[in-house]
Amino acid sequence: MAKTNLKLVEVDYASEGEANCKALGQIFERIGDKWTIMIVGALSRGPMRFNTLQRSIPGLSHKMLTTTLRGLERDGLVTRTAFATIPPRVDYELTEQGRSLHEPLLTLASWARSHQDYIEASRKSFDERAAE
Amino acid sequence: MAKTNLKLVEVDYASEGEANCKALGQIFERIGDKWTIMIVGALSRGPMRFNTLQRSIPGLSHKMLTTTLRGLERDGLVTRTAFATIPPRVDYELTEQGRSLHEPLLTLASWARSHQDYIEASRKSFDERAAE
DNA sequence: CTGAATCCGTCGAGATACTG
DNA sequence: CAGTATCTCGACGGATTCAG
Repeated sequence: MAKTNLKLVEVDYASEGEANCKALGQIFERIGDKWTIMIVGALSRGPMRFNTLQRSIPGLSHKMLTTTLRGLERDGLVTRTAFATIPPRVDYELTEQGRSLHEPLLTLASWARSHQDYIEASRKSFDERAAE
Repeated sequence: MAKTNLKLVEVDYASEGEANCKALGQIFERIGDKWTIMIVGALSRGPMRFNTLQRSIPGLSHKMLTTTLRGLERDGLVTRTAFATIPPRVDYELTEQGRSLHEPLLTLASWARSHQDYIEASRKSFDERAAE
């Protein structure tokens, strides 16, 4: 039953010392951010301008985009390069480290995709059972 | 530069049709939940009682645990079995599908772990630069 | 022990309007 | 076009209390 490659399991999140757990939590907070995943996904195909980025992600507001981008920049996962043209133009691009995040996220996306139907069905049946 | 196994890339989150993007968002909303990751991680080692589970995850409140567990149960990722003993006892256990989630999460945790230092350093230097 | 329900403070996120 | 600032509102999370 998916015993996995045990070599990887040195990590074992949510079990180690509290300090470590807390540190990992910091990271997960960024990754878990609703938009981070989408933005990294979009940028994985190359640098993008602010507006292009926003339009490529439905439902992402102006504000949330800037906020999330700041966070990613702070974490060294994205670089921001501004051109002093007029009108202004700003390109965002994944750093080496940012690109390395893409792969794990793909794994997750792949999981999500392949379990999407199952989950939807589970929810439906659960809700029906709950509505007695 | 980590060209990845391109076989997996059929997914390409955050780029496909809006409908699909929205559906995946539903899933990410669950995964992105601050506690889901931790709980799945804890349960990956076997069934657990409510209280044991809570104590194994620092900072997790009574309420959040029940809420998150309900969600996971609804999604068919966790089963809940109650024993009519006294005092009552309830075991939570990952389903087959729930266990399958563990692997992607490990990948992510592994990434987090190996980039933890880099990110922390980036944040620090960013904050210093910002404090002019 | 498990868990539902209530109250309540806090924070996140949208909308809007304004600079460069 | 890119970004900041302010305001407001609603949702989420914690603490507490009650029930089985």
